[in-house]
Amino acid sequence: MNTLGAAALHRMNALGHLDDAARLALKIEFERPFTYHPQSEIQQEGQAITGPRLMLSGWAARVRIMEEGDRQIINFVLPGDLIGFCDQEKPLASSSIIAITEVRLCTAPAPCHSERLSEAYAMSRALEEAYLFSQIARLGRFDARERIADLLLELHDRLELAGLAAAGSLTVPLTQEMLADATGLTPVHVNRMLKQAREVGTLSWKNTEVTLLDVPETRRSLGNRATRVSAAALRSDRAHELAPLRH
Amino acid sequence: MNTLGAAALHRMNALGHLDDAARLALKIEFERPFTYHPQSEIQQEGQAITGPRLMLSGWAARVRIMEEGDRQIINFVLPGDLIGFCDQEKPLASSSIIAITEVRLCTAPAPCHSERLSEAYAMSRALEEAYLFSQIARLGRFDARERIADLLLELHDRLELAGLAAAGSLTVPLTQEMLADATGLTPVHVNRMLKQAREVGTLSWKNTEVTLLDVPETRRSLGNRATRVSAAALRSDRAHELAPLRH
DNA sequence: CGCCAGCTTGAATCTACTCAAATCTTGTGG
DNA sequence: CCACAAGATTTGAGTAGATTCAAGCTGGCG
Repeated sequence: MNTLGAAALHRMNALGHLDDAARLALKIEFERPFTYHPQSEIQQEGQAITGPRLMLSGWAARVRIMEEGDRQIINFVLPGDLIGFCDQEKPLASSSIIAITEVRLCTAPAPCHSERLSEAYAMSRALEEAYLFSQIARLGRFDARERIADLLLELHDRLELAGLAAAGSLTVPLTQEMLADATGLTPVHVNRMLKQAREVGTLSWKNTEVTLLDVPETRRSLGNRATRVSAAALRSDRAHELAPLRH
Repeated sequence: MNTLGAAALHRMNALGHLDDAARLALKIEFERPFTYHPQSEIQQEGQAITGPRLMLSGWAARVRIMEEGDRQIINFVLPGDLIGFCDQEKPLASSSIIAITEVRLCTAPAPCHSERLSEAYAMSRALEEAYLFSQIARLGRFDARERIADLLLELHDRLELAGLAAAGSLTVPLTQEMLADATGLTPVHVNRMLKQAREVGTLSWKNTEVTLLDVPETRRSLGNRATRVSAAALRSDRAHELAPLRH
């Protein structure tokens, strides 16, 4: 088993029930990974996009630089995510993507290899859009505590989809400053909120190891307002798998 | 000239330099418009998407309902915008879209009719994504005054692309409460910010007629932080049309 | 005329920010 | 192995921006 591509394979399979043709096409590309070091730019705003690529390992962030020392993290890019997917011939990137940890990615195999792969790509794009909506709702309508809790829940759910998180435990290689850049808060305030969460006993964060100590209760504390996104929720053929979203 | 489809035609042509085949395909669909009344749902979260459609006239808003009386406007849908564009077979909408004014839209002609039309669609999708990024940066890093100014500038630029705004003047059929739902503020605070903008002389807002009294100065007041998006900025073949983005 | 939705204003409160400094961590060179 | 530097986290005190609550105003319309 190719350990490097394991997470990406896990996620794509969860999104599209891959067939052998799709697995083969993916594994061929897994053998030719590219490596990016922390802080390096995987994609630069205004530069041409080379083509669709697949994250194999590591974390990256899509960022908008505002001015000297001021930036907003649009979203995080995790293992199994697609980037640079685009319908145009000569497109320019509308945002920069920066590696947070060491990142490995590969060319995303053309979807024509498999109908199943094509479906997985479509699901991936739909999910990415849904997570952008969630980020907007988070910044617009949640207070500091809620923003952090909701973001950590999203990261947990997304990592779980790639087989990288379970039972509330996940590895989050972010500094408090990066968390602040993502949640629209100041690092100082993020620190206070995390302290409070630790004291209340909802969260444990040692080095990069995060444990959400009571996931159901945390979800509940976000009310029905939780900006949850589920893969099943975006496909009518799996709608029966869903618990009712509201009421 | 079909007046109903004029704005949509203007925008699509601006995005893709339409050829005759594209114009013809569009005009055929313009003849079969659908009408939605204010407050009605054009698309409902969790419901199946029928297929891609093109806004002909009116304003709509993509919303996330949080809980009783609490909602976040994700983005606005304006004449010439595409909605329901999706790669999946049986997709479910991840958000609701609600008509703000009376809305007319039509089926979006299949892009296979024209290479130019296909390009215009791709540009439209790229722009929509870029505006989502802008909304995130706006909510995450701007204060109240800046959020309102930046949003109005975006609306101005987008309407201009559809031939519906010029020289800082635009029609904005929004209540202050809707503006609050979009900017993540309370209606009361939106009111105070608008009052201040009127007093300082940067804005005039009578009924639905808005005039940005000094567009360059307003852009400047947002610093280089302005979350600007230009159509040219997303196509390398038009990059030479751009003023430098920074510095 | 009177209703109702939307707009306007005031006063009190509170969340999150700013500024500043102390502490903890980690990696490095002597 | 320790001293030091650089980065990250933690804490305190004061402030500012936005919210809440409440009341009054305005204009369009049946």
